[in-house]
Amino acid sequence: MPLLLHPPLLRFAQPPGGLDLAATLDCGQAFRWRPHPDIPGCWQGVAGRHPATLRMEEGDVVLETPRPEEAFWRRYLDLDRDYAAIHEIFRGDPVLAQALDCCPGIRVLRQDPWETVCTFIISANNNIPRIRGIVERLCEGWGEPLGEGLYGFPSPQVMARLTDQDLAPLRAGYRTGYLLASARLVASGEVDLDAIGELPTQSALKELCRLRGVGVKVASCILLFAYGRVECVPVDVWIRRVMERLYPAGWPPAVVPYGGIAQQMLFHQIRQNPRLGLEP
DNA sequence: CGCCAGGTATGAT
DNA sequence: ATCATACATGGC
Repeated sequence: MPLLLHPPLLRFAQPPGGLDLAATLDCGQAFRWRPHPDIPGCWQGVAGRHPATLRMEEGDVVLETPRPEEAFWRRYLDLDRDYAAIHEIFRGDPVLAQALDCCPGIRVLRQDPWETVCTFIISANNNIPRIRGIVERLCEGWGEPLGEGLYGFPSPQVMARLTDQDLAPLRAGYRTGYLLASARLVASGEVDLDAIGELPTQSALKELCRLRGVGVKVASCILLFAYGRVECVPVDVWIRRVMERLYPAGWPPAVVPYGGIAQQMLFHQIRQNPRLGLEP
C-alpha cells in the first residue's frame, strides 16, 4: 500500500513555537481530522475542499495533498504567527506556564467560516464524538467528492436548498433546523461571512448571532477558529469554571490579546485531566 | 431510567 | 435584563 495517499508534497520549516498535530487537530476546534490507521503521528482529513495527509518530520510540517497550495495551508495552520513570542508571555503566568508544559505545540487554525459556523452550531449541547459523526455524514451526503472516500464541506448554496428530510440521516436533532435556516441566511447574502471578516470583533460577534443556533459562545468559536481573532474567548461550562476559580479578575493584561489561545490550551488540558477546573 | 454532552431559543419574572 | 426550561440524540 502506498505510504503517500496524495503524492504531491509540501514542506514547511519548523514554525516559531512549533506544531503539535495531535493537540492542534484533535482538540475540539476541528472535527474532520483523524489519525492515520497505519502510520502513527500521521493525520488525514479535509480542510474546506482541500484533502491532505499531515505529519511532522524533525519539526517541519510535511503535507501530502493533490495540489501544493502553499498559501492556503500556511494560513490554515497559522504558520505565520509567532507562537514562540506568545508562549513567552504565557510563561509569566503560573497557570498558563503549566498549561504550556501540557500542550506546547497547540495552534489555533484558520478554518473555512461556513464550515466553522456549521460545525459549532452542531457542537451546541453535544459531545465531540457525536459532532464528528454528524459532520462526517453531512459531508458524505452533500459535499463534493474529492476522491479516496473524502468529501468537501457542502456550500451554503447547496445546503440552502435542502429540506429537513434531506438532513434526517445526520441525526442532528433540533440542530438540523438551525443549519438550514443559517444556510439560507448566508446563501441569500443576508449574512455576509466575508464582510464579517472585516468588522471589529464586537460587531462581527453581533452579526454572527443573527444566524440560527448561533449564540455568543458559538459566535466566539467562529471568530477564533475561522477568522483568527485570537483575543476571542469562547466561554463554555469548563472554561467558566476555570476562569471563576483561577482568573476572577480576568486574564493578566498581557494575555488579553491572546486569550483565545490561552483558552484553547486550558481546554485541552482539562480534557486530558478534568481536575484543573473543579477542586479547591 | 436518569444524567450528561464545547448552548441556544423562548417565554416568564 | 436575568432566569428557567425544552430541545434531539446517543453513550454511560
